[in-house]
Amino acid sequence: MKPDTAGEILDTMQELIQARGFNAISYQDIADRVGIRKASIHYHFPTKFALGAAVIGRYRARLLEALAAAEAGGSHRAVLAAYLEPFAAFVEGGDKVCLCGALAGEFAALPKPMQEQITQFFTEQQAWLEQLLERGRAAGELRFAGSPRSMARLCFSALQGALLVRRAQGDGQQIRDVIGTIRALLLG
Amino acid sequence: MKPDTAGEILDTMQELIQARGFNAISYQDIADRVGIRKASIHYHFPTKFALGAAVIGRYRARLLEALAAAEAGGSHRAVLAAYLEPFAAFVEGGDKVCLCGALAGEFAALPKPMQEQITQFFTEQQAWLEQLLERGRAAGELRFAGSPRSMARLCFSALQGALLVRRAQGDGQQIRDVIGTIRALLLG
DNA sequence: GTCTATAGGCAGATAGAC
DNA sequence: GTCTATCTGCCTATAGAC
Repeated sequence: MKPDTAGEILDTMQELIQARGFNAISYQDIADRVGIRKASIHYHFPTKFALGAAVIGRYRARLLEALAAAEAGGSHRAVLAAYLEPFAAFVEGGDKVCLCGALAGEFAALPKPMQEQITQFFTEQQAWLEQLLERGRAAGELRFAGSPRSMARLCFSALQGALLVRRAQGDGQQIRDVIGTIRALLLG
Repeated sequence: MKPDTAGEILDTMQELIQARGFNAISYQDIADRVGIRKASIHYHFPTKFALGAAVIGRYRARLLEALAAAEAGGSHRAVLAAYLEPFAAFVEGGDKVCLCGALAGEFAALPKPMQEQITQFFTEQQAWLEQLLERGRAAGELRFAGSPRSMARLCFSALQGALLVRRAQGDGQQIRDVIGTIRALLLG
């Protein structure tokens, strides 16, 4: 019934990072939730840092897949809507933030392999959004001032920040307002 | 020459939180930098959580003062410029993020007194910005679509997010782009 | 106010039985 | 693959001398 202990460990670690950050998590916390002993975790992931890097790697891959799926949506406006929709889902999904948003706050306390994965995540996410904005404007579907890069940076930063602020305030309207304003900004 | 050990402890703790987050810091780290023994810290702050709460309290007070000072600037456009200017200074100031931005990533791992201070910080900062936008628009100096509240949330979230993303990317252009885009957005 | 010394607990990690 | 047992080290915090 649970042949995938490694997957459960990854799931648990990811949830805990998104709630508490990396450094507040112990192997004991994970073991308790998965229902194994903490020594068993080392069989699947030799160190805590290796586990952390694995979580980020899976997160990156999943979100790149999600972007690819969104691109199949059709018009650039539809792709934008598909991109923004998951952020709205955060409103109901408890008080989590983006995995890499949480880790960026602890950046200097993380080892280089984890730092590089986080950097890569931000880079590829913003590059994708920049391309969407560029093509959407060229196609006449999106309208905004300034360069696609600057606007992508604004939108991505705002979404990341909104997740953080929302959690501290417990107010889902923060995210909804930011998404709504971004939508209005780009659809002109 | 250093009559204010408590102040030095607060300074050091704040710097370390902004670099690493709260949970990656030990009393040993602080003691080494201040040049005292770690037991001495307990004389000034009984627990690590009390020290954390004190740091946030001072940060809140200082930034509220900064907002008040910015308001003396004159026109609403000048006040906006004075508000945005410190964020640009982050570009040169190493790789720090907002104190509360870092702490928000660890929110669930923090005790209630610290959580409440963080919540208050975000609330008062966004309320101030909302009022500036509202008055600036009423005075005909600022132009933007949507409600002042939604736009304040967008701008504040974007600034917080930009600090996070910038650190992970080591690219100061992230902040400059976001500030520039916000300025263009509000000065219409 | 700062120190030395230490308590008491938990961290991540390893060895080896099953 | 998961377990028990254990290691070593660091953590926050306290007690009491100076």
